Amino acid sequence: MPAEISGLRMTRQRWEVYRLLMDQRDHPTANDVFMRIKDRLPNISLATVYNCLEALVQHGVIRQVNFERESSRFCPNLEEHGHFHDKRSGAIHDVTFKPGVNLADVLNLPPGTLITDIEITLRGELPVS
Amino acid sequence: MPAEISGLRMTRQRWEVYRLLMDQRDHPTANDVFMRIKDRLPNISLATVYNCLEALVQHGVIRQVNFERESSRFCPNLEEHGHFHDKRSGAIHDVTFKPGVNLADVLNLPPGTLITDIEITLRGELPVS
DNA sequence: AATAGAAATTAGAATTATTCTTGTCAGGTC
DNA sequence: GACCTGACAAGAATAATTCTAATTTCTATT
Repeated sequence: MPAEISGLRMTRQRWEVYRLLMDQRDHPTANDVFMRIKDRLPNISLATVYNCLEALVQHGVIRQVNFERESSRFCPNLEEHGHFHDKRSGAIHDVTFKPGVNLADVLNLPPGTLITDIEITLRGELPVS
Repeated sequence: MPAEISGLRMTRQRWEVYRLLMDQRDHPTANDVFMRIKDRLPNISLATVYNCLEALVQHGVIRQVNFERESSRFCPNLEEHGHFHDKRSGAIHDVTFKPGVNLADVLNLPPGTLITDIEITLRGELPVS
């Protein structure tokens, strides 16, 4: 376990939460993380899972993703990307931009607007493979 | 008051909620609507405001907009558009696409993907005018 | 216009995700 | 080893929303 990640001091709990997210990149909720992590940390509390996730988000190590008003989900992909929610399977997939695309260029915004964060969510159905 | 809008039977409550949204296009929350509408309907309940908003959303008359996990906000603008959240003022502004832009075209999606809904949220600061 | 059935409204209870509080514990420093 | 700071655990508290049950309003029919 590294001493810190992105300036965030690592603890056992933070490390395990982080590893879990990196290993299972399926956008789990805090409660999903809580249930999955019990193998390794049987005594962790849900509040601690929330605290760890918040600390990781705050330090830019993971991202928090919201769909409608559902539980927040967490995502270790730091590349600029959106999320596609497949109605058929319920799964969430990362969606990247085609090369050379800058979202700010395709929107009507007053000149000088400072964009700090962009969030794109799509809903629909992936083709049956 | 029309008998119905988009197939939704109008009632006094639904009509007043709808009018309020059309008149004050500042993306109010359900509670904002509840407080503002009391002038006209002093006996309306918050549950009814939620019911009316849900009915209007369901019938495609208004849109429900979510920012992070804040209270849902409601928007009578049915054009395809995103939302810009100005950190300075806290206000939310509609953002349209430049002409000819089709968001699906700039994203990497498997061919045959069916998109039913797109949501774009930006956060940042508008230039000081 | 009276009436029956359906739908909408109300008030308040219930739910759920998340945050807060308080006491305890661990790690690093003097 | 005492001390200080931050982290953790457990459960209470919060806030937005949904649900429930009772009442009222509509609508269609007679």
